[in-house]
Amino acid sequence: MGTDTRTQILDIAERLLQQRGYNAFSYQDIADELGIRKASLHYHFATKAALGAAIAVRHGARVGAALQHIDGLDISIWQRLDLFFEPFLMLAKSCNLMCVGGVLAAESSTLPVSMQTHMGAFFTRIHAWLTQTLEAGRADGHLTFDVDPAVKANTIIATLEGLILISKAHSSTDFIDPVIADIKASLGA
Amino acid sequence: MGTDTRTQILDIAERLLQQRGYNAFSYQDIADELGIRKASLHYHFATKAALGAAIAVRHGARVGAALQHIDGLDISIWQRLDLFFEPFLMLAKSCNLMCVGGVLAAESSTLPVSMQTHMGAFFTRIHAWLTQTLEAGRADGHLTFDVDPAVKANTIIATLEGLILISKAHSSTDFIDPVIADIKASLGA
DNA sequence: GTCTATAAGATGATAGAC
DNA sequence: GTCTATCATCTTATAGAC
Repeated sequence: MGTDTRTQILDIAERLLQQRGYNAFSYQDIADELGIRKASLHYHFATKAALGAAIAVRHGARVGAALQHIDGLDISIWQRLDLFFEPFLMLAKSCNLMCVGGVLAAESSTLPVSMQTHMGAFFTRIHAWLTQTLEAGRADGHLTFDVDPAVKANTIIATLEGLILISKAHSSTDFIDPVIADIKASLGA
Repeated sequence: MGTDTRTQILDIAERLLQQRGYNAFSYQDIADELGIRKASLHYHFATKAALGAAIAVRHGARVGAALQHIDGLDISIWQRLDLFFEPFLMLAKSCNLMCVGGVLAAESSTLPVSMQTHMGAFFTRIHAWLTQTLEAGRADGHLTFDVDPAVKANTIIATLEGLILISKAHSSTDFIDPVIADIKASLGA
Protein backbone atom coordinates (compact mmCIF):
# COMPACT_ATOMS: atom_id res chain seq x y z
CA MET A 1 0.00 0.00 0.00
CA GLY A 2 1.20 3.46 -0.91
CA THR A 3 -0.61 5.08 2.00
CA ASP A 4 1.71 7.55 3.70
CA THR A 5 2.64 7.15 7.33
CA ARG A 6 0.71 10.19 8.48
CA THR A 7 -2.51 8.76 7.04
CA GLN A 8 -1.81 5.33 8.53
CA ILE A 9 -1.34 6.93 11.93
CA LEU A 10 -4.60 8.81 11.55
CA ASP A 11 -6.41 5.62 10.51
CA ILE A 12 -5.13 3.60 13.46
CA ALA A 13 -5.68 6.41 15.94
CA GLU A 14 -9.21 7.02 14.71
CA ARG A 15 -10.10 3.37 15.12
CA LEU A 16 -8.56 3.24 18.59
CA LEU A 17 -10.50 6.38 19.46
CA GLN A 18 -13.73 4.70 18.42
CA GLN A 19 -12.87 1.50 20.26
CA ARG A 20 -11.59 2.94 23.53
CA GLY A 21 -12.03 6.70 23.63
CA TYR A 22 -9.37 9.41 23.58
CA ASN A 23 -8.15 8.82 27.13
CA ALA A 24 -7.67 5.07 26.75
CA PHE A 25 -5.29 4.81 23.80
CA SER A 26 -1.65 5.87 23.71
CA TYR A 27 1.14 6.61 21.28
CA GLN A 28 2.54 3.23 22.29
CA ASP A 29 -0.61 1.48 21.04
CA ILE A 30 -0.30 3.18 17.65
CA ALA A 31 3.44 2.49 17.45
CA ASP A 32 2.95 -1.22 18.19
CA GLU A 33 0.33 -1.55 15.49
CA LEU A 34 2.26 0.46 12.90
CA GLY A 35 5.57 -1.23 13.66
CA ILE A 36 7.57 1.89 14.43
CA ARG A 37 8.79 3.45 17.70
CA LYS A 38 6.49 5.77 19.57
CA ALA A 39 9.04 8.61 19.45
CA SER A 40 8.70 8.56 15.65
CA LEU A 41 5.03 9.41 15.93
CA HIS A 42 5.92 12.81 17.32
CA TYR A 43 7.52 13.69 13.98
CA HIS A 44 4.07 13.40 12.35
CA PHE A 45 1.99 14.73 15.23
CA ALA A 46 3.94 16.76 17.74
CA THR A 47 1.41 16.21 20.53
CA LYS A 48 -1.50 13.89 21.21
CA ALA A 49 -3.75 16.95 21.20
CA ALA A 50 -2.61 17.71 17.64
CA LEU A 51 -3.32 14.12 16.61
CA GLY A 52 -6.74 14.26 18.24
CA ALA A 53 -7.55 17.54 16.52
CA ALA A 54 -6.43 16.10 13.16
CA ILE A 55 -8.79 13.14 13.64
CA ALA A 56 -11.64 15.50 14.46
CA VAL A 57 -10.88 17.73 11.46
CA ARG A 58 -10.66 14.83 9.01
CA HIS A 59 -13.86 13.29 10.36
CA GLY A 60 -15.67 16.59 10.07
CA ALA A 61 -14.49 16.98 6.48
CA ARG A 62 -15.57 13.45 5.59
CA VAL A 63 -19.01 13.88 7.11
CA GLY A 64 -19.39 17.20 5.33
CA ALA A 65 -18.43 15.60 2.01
CA ALA A 66 -20.83 12.71 2.60
CA LEU A 67 -23.71 15.10 3.25
CA GLN A 68 -22.86 17.11 0.14
CA HIS A 69 -22.70 13.88 -1.85
CA ILE A 70 -26.19 12.92 -0.70
CA ASP A 71 -27.44 16.37 -1.67
CA GLY A 72 -26.05 15.88 -5.17
CA LEU A 73 -27.90 12.62 -5.79
CA ASP A 74 -31.22 12.50 -7.59
CA ILE A 75 -32.99 10.21 -5.11
CA SER A 76 -36.08 10.19 -2.91
CA ILE A 77 -36.16 11.71 0.54
CA TRP A 78 -36.41 8.22 2.05
CA GLN A 79 -33.30 7.08 0.22
CA ARG A 80 -31.58 10.25 1.39
CA LEU A 81 -32.46 9.44 4.99
CA ASP A 82 -31.34 5.83 4.57
CA LEU A 83 -27.93 7.03 3.39
CA PHE A 84 -27.78 9.32 6.42
CA PHE A 85 -28.75 6.54 8.84
CA GLU A 86 -26.37 3.97 7.32
CA PRO A 87 -23.13 4.84 9.16
CA PHE A 88 -24.96 5.05 12.51
CA LEU A 89 -26.47 1.63 11.84
CA MET A 90 -23.11 0.11 10.97
CA LEU A 91 -21.60 1.42 14.19
CA ALA A 92 -24.53 0.24 16.30
CA LYS A 93 -24.34 -3.23 14.77
CA SER A 94 -20.57 -3.38 15.30
CA CYS A 95 -21.22 -3.28 19.06
CA ASN A 96 -17.64 -2.24 19.74
CA LEU A 97 -17.22 1.04 17.90
CA MET A 98 -18.44 4.42 19.00
CA CYS A 99 -19.34 7.20 16.59
CA VAL A 100 -16.40 9.64 16.43
CA GLY A 101 -18.70 12.53 17.27
CA GLY A 102 -20.36 10.58 20.07
CA VAL A 103 -17.17 9.54 21.79
CA LEU A 104 -15.84 13.12 21.62
CA ALA A 105 -19.10 14.37 23.13
CA ALA A 106 -18.94 11.76 25.89
CA GLU A 107 -15.36 12.66 26.81
CA SER A 108 -15.83 16.33 25.99
CA SER A 109 -14.78 17.80 29.35
CA THR A 110 -11.43 15.96 29.28
CA LEU A 111 -10.46 16.88 25.72
CA PRO A 112 -8.16 19.60 24.36
CA VAL A 113 -10.19 22.70 23.52
CA SER A 114 -9.54 22.38 19.77
CA MET A 115 -11.14 18.92 19.80
CA GLN A 116 -14.17 20.25 21.67
CA THR A 117 -14.56 23.00 19.10
CA HIS A 118 -14.43 20.61 16.14
CA MET A 119 -16.87 18.29 17.89
CA GLY A 120 -19.35 21.12 18.38
CA ALA A 121 -19.03 22.16 14.73
CA PHE A 122 -19.57 18.57 13.66
CA PHE A 123 -22.90 18.31 15.47
CA THR A 124 -23.99 21.76 14.32
CA ARG A 125 -23.38 20.67 10.75
CA ILE A 126 -25.26 17.38 10.81
CA HIS A 127 -28.11 19.03 12.70
CA ALA A 128 -28.37 21.78 10.08
CA TRP A 129 -28.31 19.26 7.25
CA LEU A 130 -30.94 17.01 8.78
CA THR A 131 -33.20 19.95 9.68
CA GLN A 132 -33.08 21.24 6.13
CA THR A 133 -33.59 17.76 4.65
CA LEU A 134 -36.59 17.07 6.88
CA GLU A 135 -38.04 20.48 6.06
CA ALA A 136 -37.72 19.90 2.32
CA GLY A 137 -39.21 16.42 2.64
CA ARG A 138 -42.22 17.77 4.46
CA ALA A 139 -42.63 20.70 2.07
CA ASP A 140 -42.95 18.40 -0.93
CA GLY A 141 -45.37 16.14 0.94
CA HIS A 142 -43.25 12.99 1.29
CA LEU A 143 -42.74 13.35 5.02
CA THR A 144 -45.46 13.99 7.57
CA PHE A 145 -44.62 15.17 11.09
CA ASP A 146 -45.96 17.95 13.25
CA VAL A 147 -43.05 19.35 15.22
CA ASP A 148 -40.43 21.90 14.22
CA PRO A 149 -37.97 20.22 11.82
CA ALA A 150 -35.07 21.42 14.01
CA VAL A 151 -36.62 19.60 16.98
CA LYS A 152 -37.26 16.44 14.97
CA ALA A 153 -33.65 16.55 13.78
CA ASN A 154 -32.46 16.67 17.39
CA THR A 155 -34.74 13.80 18.33
CA ILE A 156 -33.39 11.68 15.48
CA ILE A 157 -29.72 12.49 16.09
CA ALA A 158 -30.14 11.77 19.80
CA THR A 159 -31.84 8.46 19.02
CA LEU A 160 -29.10 7.42 16.58
CA GLU A 161 -26.30 8.34 18.98
CA GLY A 162 -28.10 6.61 21.84
CA LEU A 163 -28.63 3.55 19.69
CA ILE A 164 -24.87 3.19 19.22
CA LEU A 165 -24.40 3.65 22.95
CA ILE A 166 -26.94 1.07 24.11
CA SER A 167 -25.80 -1.44 21.49
CA LYS A 168 -22.79 -1.90 23.78
CA ALA A 169 -25.10 -2.85 26.62
CA HIS A 170 -27.28 -5.39 24.79
CA SER A 171 -26.01 -8.80 23.82
CA SER A 172 -28.09 -8.89 20.64
CA THR A 173 -28.35 -6.44 17.74
CA ASP A 174 -31.90 -7.44 16.76
CA PHE A 175 -33.37 -4.35 18.37
CA ILE A 176 -31.57 -1.93 16.06
CA ASP A 177 -33.56 -2.20 12.81
CA PRO A 178 -36.92 -1.94 14.61
CA VAL A 179 -35.83 1.29 16.29
CA ILE A 180 -34.85 2.71 12.89
CA ALA A 181 -38.26 1.67 11.58
CA ASP A 182 -39.81 3.45 14.56
CA ILE A 183 -37.91 6.66 13.68
CA LYS A 184 -39.12 6.43 10.09
CA ALA A 185 -42.67 5.83 11.27
CA SER A 186 -42.47 9.11 13.19
CA LEU A 187 -41.80 10.78 9.82
CA GLY A 188 -44.78 9.19 8.16
CA ALA A 189 -43.32 5.99 6.70
CA MET B 1 -21.72 15.34 58.40
CA GLY B 2 -21.90 11.79 59.69
CA THR B 3 -21.36 10.27 56.25
CA ASP B 4 -18.74 7.57 56.50
CA THR B 5 -15.56 7.78 54.43
CA ARG B 6 -16.48 4.86 52.20
CA THR B 7 -19.67 6.61 51.14
CA GLN B 8 -17.88 9.91 50.63
CA ILE B 9 -15.36 8.17 48.37
CA LEU B 10 -18.18 6.58 46.39
CA ASP B 11 -19.95 9.94 46.05
CA ILE B 12 -16.85 11.76 44.81
CA ALA B 13 -15.81 8.92 42.51
CA GLU B 14 -19.29 8.65 41.03
CA ARG B 15 -19.37 12.35 40.23
CA LEU B 16 -15.88 12.24 38.71
CA LEU B 17 -16.99 9.23 36.67
CA GLN B 18 -19.93 11.22 35.33
CA GLN B 19 -17.79 14.29 34.65
CA ARG B 20 -14.76 12.63 33.04
CA GLY B 21 -15.34 8.92 32.55
CA TYR B 22 -13.64 5.99 34.29
CA ASN B 23 -10.31 6.38 32.49
CA ALA B 24 -9.90 10.08 33.22
CA PHE B 25 -10.09 10.24 37.00
CA SER B 26 -7.56 8.90 39.49
CA TYR B 27 -7.22 8.00 43.15
CA GLN B 28 -5.25 11.22 43.45
CA ASP B 29 -8.26 13.27 42.32
CA ILE B 30 -10.44 11.64 44.96
CA ALA B 31 -7.80 12.03 47.66
CA ASP B 32 -7.35 15.74 46.91
CA GLU B 33 -11.06 16.38 47.16
CA LEU B 34 -11.56 14.29 50.28
CA GLY B 35 -8.48 15.71 52.02
CA ILE B 36 -6.75 12.40 52.73
CA ARG B 37 -3.78 10.63 51.08
CA LYS B 38 -4.41 8.46 48.07
CA ALA B 39 -2.85 5.44 49.78
CA SER B 40 -5.64 5.63 52.37
CA LEU B 41 -8.21 5.07 49.66
CA HIS B 42 -6.90 1.56 49.12
CA TYR B 43 -8.04 0.67 52.62
CA HIS B 44 -11.65 1.27 51.52
CA PHE B 45 -11.35 0.04 47.93
CA ALA B 46 -8.37 -2.23 47.30
CA THR B 47 -8.32 -1.54 43.56
CA LYS B 48 -9.81 0.96 41.18
CA ALA B 49 -11.73 -1.89 39.57
CA ALA B 50 -13.34 -2.63 42.95
CA LEU B 51 -14.26 1.03 43.36
CA GLY B 52 -15.69 1.11 39.85
CA ALA B 53 -17.72 -2.02 40.47
CA ALA B 54 -19.03 -0.57 43.74
CA ILE B 55 -20.20 2.55 41.90
CA ALA B 56 -21.97 0.41 39.31
CA VAL B 57 -23.60 -1.78 41.97
CA ARG B 58 -24.82 1.18 44.02
CA HIS B 59 -26.14 2.95 40.95
CA GLY B 60 -27.97 -0.19 39.84
CA ALA B 61 -29.54 -0.56 43.27
CA ARG B 62 -30.62 3.09 43.33
CA VAL B 63 -32.18 2.90 39.89
CA GLY B 64 -33.94 -0.32 40.84
CA ALA B 65 -35.30 1.29 43.99
CA ALA B 66 -36.43 4.37 42.05
CA LEU B 67 -38.34 2.22 39.56
CA GLN B 68 -39.95 0.25 42.38
CA HIS B 69 -40.88 3.51 44.06
CA ILE B 70 -42.61 4.73 40.92
CA ASP B 71 -44.48 1.43 40.68
CA GLY B 72 -45.76 1.92 44.23
CA LEU B 73 -47.25 5.36 43.56
CA ASP B 74 -50.89 5.82 42.67
CA ILE B 75 -50.34 8.17 39.74
CA SER B 76 -51.13 8.39 36.05
CA ILE B 77 -49.02 6.77 33.37
CA TRP B 78 -47.90 10.21 32.20
CA GLN B 79 -46.74 11.14 35.67
CA ARG B 80 -44.95 7.79 35.84
CA LEU B 81 -43.12 8.56 32.62
CA ASP B 82 -42.26 12.06 33.79
CA LEU B 83 -40.65 10.62 36.91
CA PHE B 84 -38.71 8.22 34.69
CA PHE B 85 -37.56 11.00 32.35
CA GLU B 86 -36.61 13.38 35.14
CA PRO B 87 -33.07 12.17 35.92
CA PHE B 88 -32.19 12.02 32.20
CA LEU B 89 -33.46 15.58 31.79
CA MET B 90 -31.45 16.83 34.73
CA LEU B 91 -28.27 15.29 33.32
CA ALA B 92 -28.92 16.65 29.83
CA LYS B 93 -29.50 20.13 31.21
CA SER B 94 -26.36 19.94 33.35
CA CYS B 95 -24.32 19.79 30.11
CA ASN B 96 -21.32 18.42 31.97
CA LEU B 97 -22.53 15.17 33.52
CA MET B 98 -22.98 11.87 31.75
CA CYS B 99 -25.49 9.26 32.84
CA VAL B 100 -23.64 6.58 34.86
CA GLY B 101 -25.03 3.87 32.60
CA GLY B 102 -24.22 5.86 29.48
CA VAL B 103 -20.62 6.56 30.38
CA LEU B 104 -20.05 2.91 31.28
CA ALA B 105 -21.54 1.89 27.93
CA ALA B 106 -19.36 4.38 26.06
CA GLU B 107 -16.18 3.15 27.76
CA SER B 108 -17.38 -0.43 27.93
CA SER B 109 -14.48 -2.09 26.12
CA THR B 110 -11.91 -0.53 28.45
CA LEU B 111 -13.66 -1.42 31.72
CA PRO B 112 -13.10 -4.26 34.18
CA VAL B 113 -15.43 -7.15 33.34
CA SER B 114 -17.42 -6.77 36.55
CA MET B 115 -18.30 -3.20 35.58
CA GLN B 116 -19.39 -4.32 32.12
CA THR B 117 -21.63 -6.94 33.67
CA HIS B 118 -23.30 -4.50 36.04
CA MET B 119 -23.74 -2.03 33.16
CA GLY B 120 -25.50 -4.66 31.07
CA ALA B 121 -27.78 -5.60 33.95
CA PHE B 122 -28.60 -1.93 34.50
CA PHE B 123 -29.82 -1.46 30.93
CA THR B 124 -31.70 -4.75 30.94
CA ARG B 125 -33.53 -3.62 34.05
CA ILE B 126 -34.62 -0.20 32.85
CA HIS B 127 -35.60 -1.64 29.48
CA ALA B 128 -37.77 -4.28 31.16
CA TRP B 129 -39.40 -1.67 33.39
CA LEU B 130 -40.12 0.77 30.56
CA THR B 131 -41.44 -2.00 28.28
CA GLN B 132 -43.85 -3.18 30.95
CA THR B 133 -44.90 0.37 31.83
CA LEU B 134 -45.57 1.26 28.20
CA GLU B 135 -47.49 -1.98 27.70
CA ALA B 136 -49.71 -1.33 30.72
CA GLY B 137 -50.30 2.26 29.61
CA ARG B 138 -51.41 1.13 26.20
CA ALA B 139 -53.56 -1.69 27.59
CA ASP B 140 -55.60 0.74 29.69
CA GLY B 141 -55.94 3.15 26.76
CA HIS B 142 -53.87 6.08 28.02
CA LEU B 143 -51.02 5.56 25.59
CA THR B 144 -51.37 5.06 21.84
CA PHE B 145 -48.51 3.71 19.75
CA ASP B 146 -48.32 0.97 17.16
CA VAL B 147 -44.96 -0.74 17.61
CA ASP B 148 -43.92 -3.48 20.00
CA PRO B 149 -43.57 -1.92 23.49
CA ALA B 150 -40.07 -3.45 23.76
CA VAL B 151 -39.05 -1.60 20.59
CA LYS B 152 -40.60 1.66 21.76
CA ALA B 153 -38.75 1.28 25.06
CA ASN B 154 -35.46 0.95 23.17
CA THR B 155 -36.27 3.98 21.05
CA ILE B 156 -37.00 6.05 24.13
CA ILE B 157 -33.96 4.92 26.11
CA ALA B 158 -31.72 5.54 23.09
CA THR B 159 -33.20 9.01 22.65
CA LEU B 160 -32.73 9.88 26.33
CA GLU B 161 -29.13 8.65 26.38
CA GLY B 162 -28.40 10.42 23.12
CA LEU B 163 -29.97 13.59 24.46
CA ILE B 164 -27.46 13.64 27.32
CA LEU B 165 -24.67 13.03 24.85
CA ILE B 166 -25.55 15.77 22.39
CA SER B 167 -26.25 18.26 25.18
CA LYS B 168 -22.44 18.37 25.51
CA ALA B 169 -22.17 19.43 21.87
CA HIS B 170 -24.78 22.19 21.86
CA SER B 171 -24.19 25.52 23.56
CA SER B 172 -27.85 25.89 24.52
CA THR B 173 -30.19 23.57 26.43
CA ASP B 174 -33.36 24.90 24.82
CA PHE B 175 -33.66 21.90 22.53
CA ILE B 176 -34.10 19.41 25.37
CA ASP B 177 -37.71 19.98 26.46
CA PRO B 178 -39.01 19.96 22.86
CA VAL B 179 -37.35 16.58 22.25
CA ILE B 180 -39.02 15.19 25.37
CA ALA B 181 -42.34 16.57 24.10
CA ASP B 182 -41.65 14.83 20.80
CA ILE B 183 -41.11 11.52 22.61
CA LYS B 184 -44.38 11.96 24.48
CA ALA B 185 -46.16 12.83 21.24
CA SER B 186 -45.00 9.47 19.85
CA LEU B 187 -46.91 7.87 22.75
CA GLY B 188 -50.12 9.75 22.04
CA ALA B 189 -49.70 12.87 24.20
C1' DG C 1 -8.06 4.29 59.43
C1' DT C 2 -4.69 7.23 58.00
C1' DC C 3 -0.02 8.17 57.40
C1' DT C 4 4.92 8.12 54.93
C1' DA C 5 7.58 5.99 51.75
C1' DT C 6 8.19 3.45 47.88
C1' DA C 7 7.67 0.55 44.09
C1' DA C 8 6.89 -0.75 39.09
C1' DG C 9 4.98 0.59 35.09
C1' DA C 10 2.79 3.66 31.64
C1' DT C 11 2.32 8.24 29.74
C1' DG C 12 3.36 12.24 26.60
C1' DA C 13 7.31 14.43 25.17
C1' DT C 14 12.36 15.90 23.82
C1' DA C 15 17.38 15.62 22.20
C1' DG C 16 20.40 14.15 19.15
C1' DA C 17 22.48 10.29 16.16
C1' DC C 18 21.80 8.09 11.70
C1' DG D 1 11.79 9.88 8.84
C1' DT D 2 13.06 6.76 12.08
C1' DC D 3 16.02 5.45 15.61
C1' DT D 4 17.97 5.10 20.77
C1' DA D 5 18.04 7.11 24.99
C1' DT D 6 16.19 9.73 28.36
C1' DC D 7 12.97 12.69 30.94
C1' DA D 8 9.41 14.27 34.22
C1' DT D 9 5.16 13.03 35.50
C1' DC D 10 1.35 10.32 36.55
C1' DT D 11 -0.79 5.87 37.51
C1' DT D 12 -2.33 1.96 40.52
C1' DA D 13 -0.78 -0.45 44.22
C1' DT D 14 1.92 -2.28 48.52
C1' DA D 15 4.58 -2.28 53.09
C1' DG D 16 4.82 -0.93 57.41
C1' DA D 17 4.69 2.83 61.16
C1' DC D 18 1.41 5.26 64.08
